[in-house]
Formats: sequence, structure tokens, C-alpha cells
Amino acid sequence: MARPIQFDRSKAVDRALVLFWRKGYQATSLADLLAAMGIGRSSFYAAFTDKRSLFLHCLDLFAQRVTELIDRARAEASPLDALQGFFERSFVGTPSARDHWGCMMVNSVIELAGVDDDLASRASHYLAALQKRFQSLLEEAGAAPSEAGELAALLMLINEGIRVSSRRKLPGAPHLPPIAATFRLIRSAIA
Amino acid sequence: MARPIQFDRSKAVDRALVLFWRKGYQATSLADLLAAMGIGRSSFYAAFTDKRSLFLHCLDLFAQRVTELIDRARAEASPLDALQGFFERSFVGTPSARDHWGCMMVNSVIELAGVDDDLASRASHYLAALQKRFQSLLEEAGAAPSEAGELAALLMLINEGIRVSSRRKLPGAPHLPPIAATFRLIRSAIA
DNA sequence: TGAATTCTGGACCAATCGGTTCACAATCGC
DNA sequence: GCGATTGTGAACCGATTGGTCCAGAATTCA
Repeated sequence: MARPIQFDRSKAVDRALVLFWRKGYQATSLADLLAAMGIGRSSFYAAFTDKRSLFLHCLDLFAQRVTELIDRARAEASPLDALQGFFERSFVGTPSARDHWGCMMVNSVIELAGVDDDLASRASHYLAALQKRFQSLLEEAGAAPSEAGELAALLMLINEGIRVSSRRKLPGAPHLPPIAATFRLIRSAIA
Repeated sequence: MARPIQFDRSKAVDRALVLFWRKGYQATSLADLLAAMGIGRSSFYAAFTDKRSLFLHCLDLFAQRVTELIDRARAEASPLDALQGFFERSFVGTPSARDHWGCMMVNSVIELAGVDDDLASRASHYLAALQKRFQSLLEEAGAAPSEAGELAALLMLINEGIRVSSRRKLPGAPHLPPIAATFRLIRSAIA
């Protein structure tokens, strides 16, 4: 009946995700997307409805992958180590290009607040969920709920700061000492 | 010879600054600017060259006003109180609309990195200058230079985080406890 | 008042934007 | 093979983008 194999959908989405992550929503033109995804206009609209829908999909995907990242770390380490690893891992080892892309949720909140509030608030919602995850890890580590809430709020602030900072392409790894200091504070508060 | 009084230039720039601050560079169209500034197209180009130049000017102005803000606080309080006030003042008292606009330098870094690197790196440069100001205030408060450097880096992370967070229009004032916790840490580190 | 100068509203421009349409090519069941 | 079905490239669309241009209004000097 039909043509079974078209283009590799998940690969195309990945390419789009990278573009949106790096350049944001507005600066990524349809032409950019088509070139990166290696497909034509009509295939694009047939498969993804429109640019905004695809962005939404990529944003969801990004959030999902971030939580997977934490879950995987948690499976291999203590709650606090997993948490600290989540902050430090982004900046150690082989410096990848991604290190300078920040966080797509943070980027979207900044770029789209006041421009497309639906997209911005969805990104903000995902950040709130991430903060909840921070909190539950802190509670697993023995913090009282209220204390875990406050510390999670602090960690989210640090997280947002790190993602902004990483977009600045500063030389060296200037975020590591503040991260270490923050976790010293957290560990001493919990113990 | 000429027509002496035209439109109020500084007022027009202020209006443009607010627009760029709220909506960012790309989402602010020329039509938006002209409407807000209350001037015509030709006057705009005669006075400000083009949109990008005006944005640059507004960014410079924003950075200058932020440093003035700190200087004024410093004139009336101790180094540490001035510093803490800079972080807390943005969110207490009458909640103004500005509270949700974040920081134009942070916004520009996020929006324009990878899109217009010259603009982005200028914004980043101003953030670096602000961090230096943090550091000198910490040194004034008695911190050793190396320690002041690390604490200033932490404060810049918190600062960036706060500005991101403020764009999310979260209910309440969820940033105050983390700020307080951070300054407890700083004060105990210095004392 | 009249000439000189300057500022400005609005018409105009090419380029680009995201999105639609359609004829054709490619693959399927048979 | 052949008809049916479906994915796709390319032409096309109106809207909007940032930017230019110029005729005329406004103001100053003489």
C-alpha cells in the first residue's frame, strides 16, 4: 500500500533538538531545520505538523532525557553523589560542544517568556519537576522535608546559574568550585 | 538653522530598553519599537542607525544602571549588606513588573549565544565586570582575595539563577530563602 | 517674509519568514 | 505486470521582517 520506510524519524528529531537547543526557537529557521534533518518541506509538515509542535516535542524529549540522566546516576551512586554528579558531570571530562549549549529548558524560559508564554511555562514546569527530583534525592539522603525543600530551591538556583554560565563559554571550569562549596554546605546541613 | 527640539531621545531609549529587556532582541520588531518610542521609521534610523545598534546601546545602558544600583547601595550600607541588598531588593517590597523581566545581560547571553556572538559576548563581559564588583565588595568586607574570588563566582551563579528564576513568574518569593542561606555561608566564611 | 536647514510620516523595497499545494516518484498488494 | 496508496521536491503563497527614500512640514536665521 504505502511506502514503508521514509526518513529516520528519531534521528531527524535528534537533529532538530540539537538545533533548537543551540540556537533557540526563534533563531532556528525552517530552512535550518530542513537542512539539518535532511528532509523536504512537505515531509516536515506531514510528520511534525509545524515548527512549534516540533519544538514542543523536542522540549519534552529534552526534559525526559534529563530525568533519565539523573535516574541513571542514582542507580549507581548514593543520592547525594548522584546529585553532585549531575552538576559536575556536565563540565568534566572531554569538553563537548554541548557544554556550551546550556539547558534547553532554561534557554526556553528566558527566550520565550513574554513571547510565547505557553512554551515558556511548559519549560518552567519541567524545571519545577526537576527541582522536585532534587528534593526527593535530598530526602533520600536523610534531610527533613522542609530542609530538603529549601536546599532543593538553592540547588535549582545553582542549576539555572550553571546553565547560564555555560553559555558564556568562559575559559576553564569556573563553576566547579562554587558547586563544591554548595555541596559542602548541603552535606554539613544534612549530617 | 535646524529644528532644535525633536523627540525626547532619552525617553525613547528608555522605552526601547524596556521592550528589549522584556521580549529580547529577536522578538522585538521594529514596529514594536516605533510604537513604544512614539517616533517614525525615518527618525528612528536617523537617530539610532539601526535596530542592532540601539540594542547595543540599551545593553550598555542596562549594565551601567546595574553598577549604579550597587554603588548607591554601597554608599548607604556595609559592603556585605549592600551586596545582600542587591540580591534581595529585587524581590521584596512592591512587586513590580520588572521583577519578572530578569536581567537583560543574562537574557542576552541566553538568547544570542550562537546567534549573534558579538552581542552575547558583550553581555557576558558585563556579567564578568559585575562579578568583579562582587569580589571587590567581598574583599572590602575582609575576605582574602582568593576566597573573595571563589565566593564571587558563587554569587554570580546565584545571580544568574535568580534572574532565570524570576522570569518564571513563580508564586511567592521562593528565591529569598536560598539567598539568605548563601549569605549565611558567606558571612561565616569571612568571619 | 523668504531662504535655508532639518526632522519626519508614509510609501516603498527586497529578503525572509512559516506554511500550503500539487504533480510526480516510489513502493505496496495483488 | 498494474492500480492503489503514500512520501516527497519544488513551486508557490501571503505576511512580516529590517531598511531606504523622498516629499513636505516645521523651525530657524537673515
